[in-house]
Order: sequence, then structure tokens, then C-alpha cells
Amino acid sequence: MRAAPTILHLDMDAFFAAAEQASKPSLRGKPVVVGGLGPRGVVATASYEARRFGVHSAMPMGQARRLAPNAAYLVPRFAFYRAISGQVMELLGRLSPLVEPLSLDEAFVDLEAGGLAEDSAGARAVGERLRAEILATTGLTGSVGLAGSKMLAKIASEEAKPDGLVLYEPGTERALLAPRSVRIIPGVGPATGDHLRRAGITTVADLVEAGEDELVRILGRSHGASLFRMALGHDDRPVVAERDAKSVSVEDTFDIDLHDRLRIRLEVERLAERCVARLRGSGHSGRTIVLKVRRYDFSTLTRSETLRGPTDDPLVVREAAERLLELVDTTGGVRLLGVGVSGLADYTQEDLFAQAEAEAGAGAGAGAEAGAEAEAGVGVGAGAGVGAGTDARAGAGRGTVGGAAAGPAGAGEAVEVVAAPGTAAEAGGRRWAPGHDVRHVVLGAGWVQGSGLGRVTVRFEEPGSTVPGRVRTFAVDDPELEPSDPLPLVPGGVTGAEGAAPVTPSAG
DNA sequence: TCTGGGGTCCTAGGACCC
DNA sequence: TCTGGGGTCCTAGGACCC
Repeated sequence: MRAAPTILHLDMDAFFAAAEQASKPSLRGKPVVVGGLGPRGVVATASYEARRFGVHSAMPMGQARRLAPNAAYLVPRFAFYRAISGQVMELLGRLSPLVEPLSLDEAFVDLEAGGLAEDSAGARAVGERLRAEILATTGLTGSVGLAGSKMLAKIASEEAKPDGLVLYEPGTERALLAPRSVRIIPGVGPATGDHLRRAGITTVADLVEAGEDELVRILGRSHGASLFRMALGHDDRPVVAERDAKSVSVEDTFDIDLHDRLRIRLEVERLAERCVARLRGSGHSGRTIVLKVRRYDFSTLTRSETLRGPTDDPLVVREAAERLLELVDTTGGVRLLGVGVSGLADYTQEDLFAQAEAEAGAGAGAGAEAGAEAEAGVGVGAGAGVGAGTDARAGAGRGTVGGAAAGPAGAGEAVEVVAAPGTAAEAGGRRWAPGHDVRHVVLGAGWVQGSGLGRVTVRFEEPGSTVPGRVRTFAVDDPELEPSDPLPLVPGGVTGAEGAAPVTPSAG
């Protein structure tokens, strides 16, 4: 707790959806929902217009579609968001050496460590200037919270949304928190909230009144004690710039439950290879291999195995994952599979056994190849989102996944799509995901509004425009149409193409 | 059309060791 | 000799966050 509100929390407003609206003029002011478009997709971000219909993050996509049938539904473009995030983080880095990113769209900044603000007026000025810079640089709005602690700064930014700034003067914490729901305190989720409610505790004031001993009795030592401190407004957690990764994992939910044991095994092998590719990409090796299985009834279990030393060998991880799979009963069907590695070592290091094996020759080439292949898979998966990655593999074959209309409400042109199985393959391997960028030889830059039945509908417009562009429909294999990289949101801005995998549209 | 994907931290029991 | 106490590692599960 400090005497001046020099901890800043930045939260970009409806980040993914806002980025899409900024790059697609026809979607501005319209409900936009970004998330997995497959049968088991969920909402990642809803624009404020969509939230008015009751759509929110983590909501099943089917429910979102019922609530807001005329919204534009888009697959996330992570490479694009990452590029924008990089710009924002760069601006934060100018304020202080202590910047703690929490996700692509959120971070804490310690202004005291930056020496830029020593009192409320100074902090407010820095916060407002930051918001202006973010808007000028990215074309997007962010909300800023300022307070004497992380907890209060985060609550302040939430209060500031959208497009605002809220500063809480140190000393006002307790009064401010007292009437609020316990759920406002970070770490109190649905389960803890229920638990407390059954004990008659619903507000922060109730927490204080209950006392530390009672909270410890209800929630356990660690959770109870920290919750009590938070309720009093005490929070001394420092802003930490660099935190080492503790684990790396990949997982896939399948459009249709998997039953065939051989198929399940094959998917585990693929996941293991993708996981290792990511592990290596981050310059790590790890000791503990974790297999995750979600069954048909949503019950989830994990099985893990700790090796004698860290490894980044695809073969070693794959075989461990296969052994773990042998321990799991999959009758009834499998909805999700995941493979992770934890117990990370800082660097790709001396797994002497693996090294000796590799040098001995056998399997070395195969392992390396598998890794490279998995790497390519990661790029596509990240850009395409959940359903996309799993559609073909899960053999859904029903086609609804491959095509989805992304047209805005009342636009009229929104194509109702029923994709035929195999559409993507007929397009010469190109897949047209709603929201992805394309370029037409004659008509220029545009984005996929929908696809199916061998056709793809494109709206031709660019971020700089203020009016919606025109819509045209093509055959999916039209040689004049090709996937392209995102355009900058502001003149001279980044495009998301830098260092990112090519944005290859794939069905969502 | 009911529930993603990538993480972090905590708890608790058992093994094992001193 | 029905019997201690602590520490660490491993495994499994669960809550929570964005």
C-alpha cells in the first residue's frame, strides 16, 4: 500500500472485438462476437453492442447466437492482436521499467519505479496521456485504473470502462470496497462466492465483520488469510516485470467425441508434438509430462509422469504421453485431449539420454521433422481458433463449421451458409474463415464475410475508410482471390504480419 | 448447439528420508 | 516395544484468471 496512486492498471476495451471493428468499417457500431465458431465454441470477446444483447465472454457460442442472431461472428486473429498488444506494451514500457503484462490486453505498471508520477495529479496526467497515445498509435481505446495497490487499480480500471480513467485515492480503499460484492475481490470466483454466501457473507463488509479466523475456517489458511487482508484494502503485491513460465500445454476440443482408441492415440501423439514445438520455441525443456482428458460427460482428469531429467525431445514426450493414455479409460467418448509439460528448465539442456540417443542416429531425424511439422500446425491453430483446428480432424463432416456468416445485422448480404463437406479441400487447401483478410487482384483488400457451398463472400474495405465497403461473392477456388495479411489500423501502424505466421484463413 | 485454450496457485495424501 | 516429527517430492484435482 503506498501513499500515492502510482500503480496503474490498463485494460483495453473489448479488445478482440474492438480490433475487428477498427479494421472493418462495416462492423463499427454493430454487435461483433469473436470466438470459436465450431459447434463447441465459446465467446472470447463481445463488442459493447453485442453485450447489450446479453452476450459475454466464455458464453457458449450457440447461446450467443440465440441472443444476438444478427451479430457478426468472427474467428480470432491472434497474430493481429499480438501485434497491437506489442505496440501497447511498448508504450507502457516508456512509463516505467516495471510493467507486468497479464494478457494481451491487460497490464500493471509501477509509475513510482518509473519516476514519472509522485502524486495523484501526476498519476492522473500520466494515465490520460497514455490513453491518448494508445488511441493515436493503435486506433483503440483502453481504460486506466490508478490506485495505491494492484487490487484497487484493477477495480478502478473496471469501473472506468469503457474508454475512461478512474483514480482511487489511497486511504479510501476500505470505504470503497465495503458495500461491494465479495466477487469484486480477485481470487473470489463462483465457487468461493457460493461458499461464502452459504455462510451468510455476500459483501466485502461482511468479510471484514466475519474476521480472519472465521474466513480461515471456511476457506483454509492461505485463501482465508489473504482474503481478509484484501477485504481491508491491504495488498502489498509488487508489480513484477518478468515471470518465468512454469508450464507449456496444448489441448484440443473435438467437434464430435472421439471413441476410436487408435484415433485417440493419434491425437495424443499430435498434441505431444505440438507441445514440444512450443516448448522448444520458448527455449525450455521440462521434466513432467501431463496428459489431460475430458470425457463425454465433461468430467476431466489428468495423469502425469515425472522424468529423471528435463527433456525437449519430441519422442520422449510423445512416448510418455502414450504411456499416460494407457492409464485412462476412454469408453463413452472423449471430448478433449491435452498434453502439457511442467517442471521447466530455463534452457534446452542436457537430457543426456536423449542426446546420446540422437547421436546414435536412430530416430533423430524423425524427431526433428515431427517437431517442425507441429510448429506449422501451431501457427494455423492459433490463427484459426478452436473449431477450425479440430473440424477436419474430428471428421465432423457436417459442414456447418466450415461456413458461417459474419455479416452485420441488417446488412442484407449476410449469406446463410451451409457448407458442404469437403469444401475446404476443393479450394485447393485454402480455407476461408470469417473475418480473415484477403486480396483480390482487381478489387483490392477485403475480408471474408462468409463461405460455403463452394462460394466465399468478401467485403472490400480498409481500416482507413469511414463507410462500409461493397460485398462480392466468388468461387472458393477463384484464382484472383488470395489470403493476405491484416492492414494497419492507423497509417504507418503495424499489421500483424511481422514475425507472425502467415494468416492463412482456415474454416472456423 | 452446453460449456475454449492457455495459464497460475493451492490443497492433500502418500512415499520416502532423516 | 502401536508409534514422532519434519521436510521434500510426486500425483491428482480444483478454483481462478483472461
